[in-house]
Amino acid sequence: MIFNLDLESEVPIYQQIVDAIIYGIATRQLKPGEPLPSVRSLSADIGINMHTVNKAYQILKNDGFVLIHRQKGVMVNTELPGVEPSFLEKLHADLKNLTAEAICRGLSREALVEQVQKIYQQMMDERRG
Amino acid sequence: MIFNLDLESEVPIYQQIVDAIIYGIATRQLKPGEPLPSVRSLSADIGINMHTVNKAYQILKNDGFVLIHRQKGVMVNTELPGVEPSFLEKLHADLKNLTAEAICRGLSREALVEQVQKIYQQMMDERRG
Amino acid sequence: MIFNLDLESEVPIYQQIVDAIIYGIATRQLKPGEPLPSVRSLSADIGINMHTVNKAYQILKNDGFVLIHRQKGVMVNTELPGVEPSFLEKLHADLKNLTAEAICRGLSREALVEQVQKIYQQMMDERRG
Amino acid sequence: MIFNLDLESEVPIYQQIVDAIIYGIATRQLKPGEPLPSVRSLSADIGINMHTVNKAYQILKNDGFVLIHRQKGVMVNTELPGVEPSFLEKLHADLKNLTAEAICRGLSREALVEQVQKIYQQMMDERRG
DNA sequence: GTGGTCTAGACCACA
DNA sequence: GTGGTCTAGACCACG
Repeated sequence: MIFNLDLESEVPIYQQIVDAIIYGIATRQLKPGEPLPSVRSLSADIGINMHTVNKAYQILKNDGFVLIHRQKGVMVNTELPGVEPSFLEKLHADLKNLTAEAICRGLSREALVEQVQKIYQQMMDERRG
Repeated sequence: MIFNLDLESEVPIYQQIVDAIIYGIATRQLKPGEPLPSVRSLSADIGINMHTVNKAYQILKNDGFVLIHRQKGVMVNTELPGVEPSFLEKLHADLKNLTAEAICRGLSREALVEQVQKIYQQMMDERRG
Repeated sequence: MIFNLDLESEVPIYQQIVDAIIYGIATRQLKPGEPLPSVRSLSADIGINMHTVNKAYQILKNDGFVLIHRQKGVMVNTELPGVEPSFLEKLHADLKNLTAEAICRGLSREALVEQVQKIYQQMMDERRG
Repeated sequence: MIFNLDLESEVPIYQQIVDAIIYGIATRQLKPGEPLPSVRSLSADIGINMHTVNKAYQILKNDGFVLIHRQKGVMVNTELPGVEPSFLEKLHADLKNLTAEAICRGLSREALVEQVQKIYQQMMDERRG
């Protein structure tokens, strides 16, 4: 599992960690039941504050992507969350904003859809690769 | 032009204004050359501070969506920005994160693509409506 | 005398008028002693406020570029101002800022000087053209 | 890094700060990667408001001269911006106005060019000094 | 009346 | 402690 963090980014570090782990789960670099590094070791590896890693893990736990056991540490949830209304809401809101800007800039529907197709496909390909 | 702002949202108010105006341009509720409300009147209407509206307008100006005229006020740019690399980067990064979570949650490619298609179509329909 | 005003520019209109007239004098499109259009006619031609034109003329008068007679109207001064300390100060300050940014951006001294040479030459050429 | 600001000047304070920092970068008083004072400390030092300093930093960030890190603060960008078209436009427009006035006032091309040469040279000398 | 600038001071997110 | 956001209210330049 590789974390490609950009400490200069406007995106908070904890959010980047969340995104990276969800990406890892999507591409099955991280398989359900698989343990994640401890808060302590991960923060040391990346060279960031423990609180930051902890915050990321808490968010992933609340969303149902990981389980946190006091003893066994953190692992990918064996029962990943489904397509919940709150996710659909966020998805819709984000897609709406992206699509609106795309339309303004003259990006065709085909080009936009192809982008989505390609990104989806690439992640599915990585699952087998 | 209706602004449906959530003052309690985590999304900054100025960002919500930006999004609303881009949406308005995409759906042609706001046509190129059309004037936008003045900083003062809009802030009074929404019940927020002048500077917050101004910040939104400045962002839209920097991105090329509006022109700001010291005396005539703010209007939609007649030459809207095109598909610039920076936009494609943002689009790709955002779509990647959304897609990763969608895959984790078991949303099929067809369902995701259909969402995008639908959102795009709805906005184009609003143009004529 | 052609005024190429950009009403959308951040540069105040009166300043653009001042710049245009100084440019006209430099290239001898406007010769010493030559009358300038009246405040009223110029403002009508350009389609702007009389006060704006008047402000431009007052600045030009204060700097010694034009003479304003109550009856005869406005004309280019037959004794143009020389290289005064205040001008040298402004010139130095402006050049310093431009040069600093040029250096930061990696523009070579030769390229910068060539720019100045070219601009100077073009204006002198227009004198004869 | 010394800021020689004129609070009474027509030039906005935030612009003077921008100019001073660009000058500092040009003369390598500020080296790439070097941290700049925090918004709060600088504003306290100069005796002006936080937001004014922040505005200057935002402009420098947008132009690519500095990086803003939510926690680490502000630092000079290690990859300074290059000679972009927008800069060349500004450079040309400003030089044109300065040159026009110089010609009107009888400043010779040699004298003007020498000024530029001298200013450029002085800044490069300061780099080593 | 428009936006631009600046101030004073508050609370929050991040690390 | 850092910058980000937002408020309330002032004065100015412009036309």
